[in-house]
Amino acid sequence: MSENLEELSGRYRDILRQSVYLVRSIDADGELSTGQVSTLNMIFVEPMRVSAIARYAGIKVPSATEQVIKLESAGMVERIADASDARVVLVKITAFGKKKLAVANKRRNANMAAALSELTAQEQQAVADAIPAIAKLNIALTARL
Amino acid sequence: MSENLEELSGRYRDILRQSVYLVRSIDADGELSTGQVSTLNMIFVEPMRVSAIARYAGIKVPSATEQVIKLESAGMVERIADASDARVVLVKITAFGKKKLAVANKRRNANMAAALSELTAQEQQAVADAIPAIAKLNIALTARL
DNA sequence: CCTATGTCAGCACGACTGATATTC
DNA sequence: CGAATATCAGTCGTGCTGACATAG
Repeated sequence: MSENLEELSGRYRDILRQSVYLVRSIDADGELSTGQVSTLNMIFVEPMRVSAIARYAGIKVPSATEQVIKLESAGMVERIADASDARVVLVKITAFGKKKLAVANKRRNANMAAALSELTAQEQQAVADAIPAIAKLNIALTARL
Repeated sequence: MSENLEELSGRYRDILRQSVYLVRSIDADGELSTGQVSTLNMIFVEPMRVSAIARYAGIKVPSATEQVIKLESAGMVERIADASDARVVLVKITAFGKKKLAVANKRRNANMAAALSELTAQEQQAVADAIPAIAKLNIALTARL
């Protein structure tokens, strides 16, 4: 089993790396970077603190701060104080941010969906089925940091 | 169906982005970057031309050249001429490169395997089953560039 | 006092575009 | 001559570490 897992690890690492660059290339022509879209998606429902954004995105807090500042300059988020803890900065998406995000998501998902449509139903299902497993894998990876 | 695909696209994009940062963080303490490991893996069996490396890695040719030059400086690859086409540079892994790659792969796969071992057999299988589908998806994405 | 949170400053890696040989 | 291959030069985005201010 352990040997199978290492072999699977190698294949997973390879496909992951290839995927991320392709997705970035596909999405490159938009106004928002992949990371910015990801951040906006995170705070769409409710404001998040900077440290939470960092943790969820897999980046360090200073990097998250930097992204937030850029988004704020662009008018897509605003930083609000947390009433219960003055150290905390809550990042909230603006109406303008929501509009931009909707456009970006629509275009990106359309691109990806077009590629997905070239797969068989079984292959699409395989991708869908893997997502919860990968999410759990990511939690396991996070715990090892 | 089309709506399902767009929803799937969104979830896939999210998990992908999260995964890549986690994997990079996990692997960060090695001597070789993720990209370097990937390049060395590609040319392990037989030499590849720079343009092929770029295409498979999802990067532009100048970026691939840069990586190759770094690996060459480190003594891990050598650039050899193609007998049939003098424009072409074939990138070949050296014995030293193979040794370094083996160490890096072993450590990285061990990290990933440890995380994978926390998943159920079904979840591991779901990841394994998705890899061929994602590979096909990547080909479809490449065609859209 | 010690920790948590966020920001600032400076740095490094790695991608990109545009321009330039060289060869087909 | 036009297309393909690789390289070089310069730039930029985005992550990091370390230092710091403020609040719990």
